[in-house]
Amino acid sequence: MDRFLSSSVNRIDAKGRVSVPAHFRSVVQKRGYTELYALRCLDQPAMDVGGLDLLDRYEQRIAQEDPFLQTADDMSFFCHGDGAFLKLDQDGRITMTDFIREHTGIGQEVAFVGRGQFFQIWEPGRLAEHGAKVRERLLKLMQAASGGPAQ
Amino acid sequence: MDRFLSSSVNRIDAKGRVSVPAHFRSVVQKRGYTELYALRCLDQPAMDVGGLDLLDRYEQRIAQEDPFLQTADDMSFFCHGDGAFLKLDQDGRITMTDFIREHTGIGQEVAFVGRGQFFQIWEPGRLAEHGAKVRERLLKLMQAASGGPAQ
DNA sequence: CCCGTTCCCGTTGACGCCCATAAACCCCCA
DNA sequence: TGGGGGTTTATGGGCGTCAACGGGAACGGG
Repeated sequence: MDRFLSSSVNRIDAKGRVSVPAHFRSVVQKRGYTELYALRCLDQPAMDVGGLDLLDRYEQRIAQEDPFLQTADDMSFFCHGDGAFLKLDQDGRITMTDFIREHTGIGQEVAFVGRGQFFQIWEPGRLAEHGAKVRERLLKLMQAASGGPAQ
Repeated sequence: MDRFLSSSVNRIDAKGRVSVPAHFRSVVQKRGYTELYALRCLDQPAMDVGGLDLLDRYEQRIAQEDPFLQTADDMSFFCHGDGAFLKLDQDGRITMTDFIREHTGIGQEVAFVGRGQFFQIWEPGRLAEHGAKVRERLLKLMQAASGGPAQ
């Protein structure tokens, strides 16, 4: 399996470290990532984490823009400047910096959420909240499409 | 890694010196920059810092303009005259001159922001302000493109 | 001679490396 | 099917290294 799947919550220790779930670590290794890059999500209090290929998609998009327009500058600012490297230590842990805590609201615990090609980092409470909203939206979509709740 | 990525804030000492983040220094070395060149951003209270190839980007921009128009002359004045060399001392520090402080509003602390091919220098407060605006603009862009937030 | 700059050294705190422990998990076997 | 026992994982902590930082001293130009 080479995709990031499932989710789990781990505790942060006194030094600010937290273990990346073993399953995610094996995916990281299988994909040959030598370092992890974390990006602040635009519309969620979460970080997107993956290899540097996370940037490829954005950089291709930026290349399509006129490099001297504001949009291109904004995009570059977002994907190059609003990110951080996450170094895995020898025990497979990463440290939660203020940069991450500020955006996510993470305090003592971290929720890791698989997203296929990458994974996310959340404050567990906010993740639950977000999950409820997502389910609600999907439910409404289904009801609108079929004229009633599926069963 | 040969791109300027991520961001961090460092303090300025009593002599006006500030450490360039170690990661940025290694990129500078890897790219073979013998000296750093800093330009005043046109539309932001920030400095663009990089090798002399930073000028290529602006000269390319100037080439797009009609050389008989004032715009081209203005741009040339800006990129050839409104810049400064930044000397790295033996400990990897640069000096914050009044030239930089004037344009950026930098006081006691400096935020270094990776931008891929170059990096920027900001006053931390203004950076946060700018970042918020950028995220807002990009969000609107996303919503306009897809009719709703992604995912 | 003064002032600003550069070099060099010491301090401090953050981070990476290592080891220890405890809990969870898996597999084999009775 | 219900244990053992070994293995892996999560987590805590000691310790060394290095980056960031502060300050003294040497250097050089005006």
